[in-house]
Amino acid sequence: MHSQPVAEKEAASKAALDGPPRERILKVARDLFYRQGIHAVGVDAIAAAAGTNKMTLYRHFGSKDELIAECLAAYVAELEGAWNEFAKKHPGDALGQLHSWLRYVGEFKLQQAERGCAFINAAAELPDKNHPARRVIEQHKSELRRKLIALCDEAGLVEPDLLADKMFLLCEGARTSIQSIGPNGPASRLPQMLDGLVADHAPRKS
Amino acid sequence: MHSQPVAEKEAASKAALDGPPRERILKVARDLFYRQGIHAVGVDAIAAAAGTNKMTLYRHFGSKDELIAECLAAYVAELEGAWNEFAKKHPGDALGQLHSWLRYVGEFKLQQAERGCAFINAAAELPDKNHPARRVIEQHKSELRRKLIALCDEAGLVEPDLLADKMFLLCEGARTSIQSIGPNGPASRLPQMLDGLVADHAPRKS
DNA sequence: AACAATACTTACCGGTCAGTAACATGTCAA
DNA sequence: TTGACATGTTACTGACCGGTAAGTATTGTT
Repeated sequence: MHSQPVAEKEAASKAALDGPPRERILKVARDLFYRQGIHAVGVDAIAAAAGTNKMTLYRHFGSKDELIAECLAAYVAELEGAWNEFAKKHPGDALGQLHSWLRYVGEFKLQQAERGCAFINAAAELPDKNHPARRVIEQHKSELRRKLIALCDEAGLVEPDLLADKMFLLCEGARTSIQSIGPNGPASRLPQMLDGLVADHAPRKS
Repeated sequence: MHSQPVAEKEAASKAALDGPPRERILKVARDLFYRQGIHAVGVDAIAAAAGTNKMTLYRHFGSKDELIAECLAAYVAELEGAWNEFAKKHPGDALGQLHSWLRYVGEFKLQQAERGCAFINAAAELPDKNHPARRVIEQHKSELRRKLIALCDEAGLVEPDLLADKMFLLCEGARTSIQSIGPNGPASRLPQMLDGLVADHAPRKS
């Protein structure tokens, strides 16, 4: 009868949440894992922050490890959505799609990434090669690399493989350096570097 | 009286260790933290692997957090030793020192870094900005960046700041990508990229 | 109204963790 | 021999963890 005696903080964060418990848990777990680290967040804290309880969490997720993997999979789905938007905005224009992505990671994505890349952090926290999250991480990064190579190739840029790998490493380095040095370190020059890279690999002859 | 009933594995690893307990603890803690992750390793395991016990560990280190910070500081000292060797091998030759370092990270250091960069992993595992290890991490990465910029500048390369930051990000990305994609991913091309970078920024005129 | 599915509550289990206390050794120097 | 000091041993505390048990409340459907 009486309303739940939850703290205001939780009530407020819960107010911004809706949908079935599973979605709420997933959403809040992603946020907590990213901001506080995976090991530092207990399942009780996740359930409480999601406005539910541990039992419901375990009814939807087999274990904490599987929850971790599903959180990363949700990130993957989100990023794939962004890619689809780029493809829709520049149909048949590989260079346009590439620039969209470069702007996306270089300007937008780096701003709100004080804790770096969620996948890299997860890999750092989960050394076990058999952890279910590892599959998601490895596959996501490989797929990203593959997409970049394909796009550089379609765009007719010279040495597309090498160019794509350069972009990949620069972006990875930028996101991790935000966590170690800070956002005003080398990462702040990422957009400039990426633009320079594309210019360097532009087809010269013909 | 009776020799310690340690397992053969520990006895073997202990055989390779000598010196006072403090050194042994530091050495073995660095290895365990790096390979298994910080949260995954307990102080008991560290003490046992070092052929000693928890009490002795706490007599030498105020807490696990301070031990973590000291482990990273030991890494810093080791890397500074490498830098000093480069300077000794190429006195007054900034470009030679730079190439030594590029070869060091590009060929040697990446081979045995399956778990990526110890500093980045530590940062990922320790989100608390006030953790004693954070100071070590931030200072080390900033100092590395500073050294690179100074070296590129002394070597007379064009746009030394931008070049140094490119190198920095590429190296950071390479080490982290080893953990996510693997050593046969983009990281395998790091030496090629670094050499290309230096060539691109070589002084053209005069 | 009756039912089934889902969600919530409370309490617990076994295990591990960081850190401490009290005491037992060994060792080296005076 | 004695004493000082670093180290080793055992046992403990209090907290937290992931995960489970058993029972209750809520909700939607028919």
